[in-house]
Amino acid sequence: MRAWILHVDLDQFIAAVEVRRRPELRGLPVVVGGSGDPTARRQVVATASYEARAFGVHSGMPLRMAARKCPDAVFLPSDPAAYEEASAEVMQTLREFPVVVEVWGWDEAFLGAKTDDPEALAHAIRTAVLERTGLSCSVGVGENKQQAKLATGFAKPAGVARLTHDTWWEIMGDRPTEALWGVGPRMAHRLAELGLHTVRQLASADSDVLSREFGPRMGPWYGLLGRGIGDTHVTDVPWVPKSRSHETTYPEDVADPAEIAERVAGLARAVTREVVDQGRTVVRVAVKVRFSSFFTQTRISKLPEPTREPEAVAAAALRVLGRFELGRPVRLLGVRVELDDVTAARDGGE
DNA sequence: TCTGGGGTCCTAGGACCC
DNA sequence: TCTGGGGTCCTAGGACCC
Repeated sequence: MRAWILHVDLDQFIAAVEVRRRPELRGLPVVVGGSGDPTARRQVVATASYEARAFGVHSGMPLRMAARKCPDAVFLPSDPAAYEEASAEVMQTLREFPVVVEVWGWDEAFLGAKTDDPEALAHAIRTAVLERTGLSCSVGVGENKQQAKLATGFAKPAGVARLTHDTWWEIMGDRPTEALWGVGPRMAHRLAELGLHTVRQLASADSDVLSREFGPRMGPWYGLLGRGIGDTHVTDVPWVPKSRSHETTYPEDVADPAEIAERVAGLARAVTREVVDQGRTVVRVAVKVRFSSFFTQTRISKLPEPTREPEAVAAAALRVLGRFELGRPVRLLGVRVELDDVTAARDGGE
């Protein structure tokens, strides 16, 4: 039996959960995002159903634009608790197979499996998830996480696909570098400036050139990505977050410094309470400000000592805020707290 | 139609110490 | 008096992902 990695990805997860509890929405264009008000400013689409996508609606698009493109769509508010619960059902179903399940967010998981027929396993998983939860997923099969993840893209929707070293060049060789998992538009552009347009060209690029251009870690890593190499380790040990943040874009700009300070302190208290409830301790606090011009800055500071006191974190956040050149209207304020490391969390949290 | 929220990781550069 | 490196810590910003 051989080791395989499977990547399971729910199809249109958020929209599918909404349709599951409101069957009358099936087949209709559904757009989920923000407060669900298509006339609201500064809100964007979280997910659009396939029917809504046919009108050109996609995630990240302003809700008001979605409303123009597809006025008859059903607009719904985002309901994180419902997605959390549906996700847990899916993950539980996956754990009933003889596989190691590594959860990657609400709607994704990597599975480590030993089998001679990974496609049969993938189809069995698809069937079980659909029967048990009513949700459709796609499954990619690979020899590492990158291959499995990319295979899922070829499997969508509601299918199974395999991508291995044997088929890597045939399937990926002539695709643009941006098709790789970890190469975004910016990096694709920089690679193109070096004459590296396709996966094959990136794979055969000189490692020294990549290192010089992109740094000692990232450079060689891009070369490996191009050759279809990726992480082969799958673990079911739960992920321990390293930070937690809250940020808010206000429907109207905020200009009053006292109000800005009050909101930053409030965000700091809220985020601190949440991590303390999970037994964690705050070691650094960062403040993010986005001005009405969309110019965005972050300032961060290490605390004098680690703390679990919301007021101490709020006071530190206000000191950090004092390092900004305010006096201009802002559209977004955010606070992020960085947390103690895993061992410290274990010592303090149990 | 102006551009969300929540994360992770990497790099560069300055400060400081030896 | 001038010049040298290495190592570590810290912060700001960029890029990517869902």
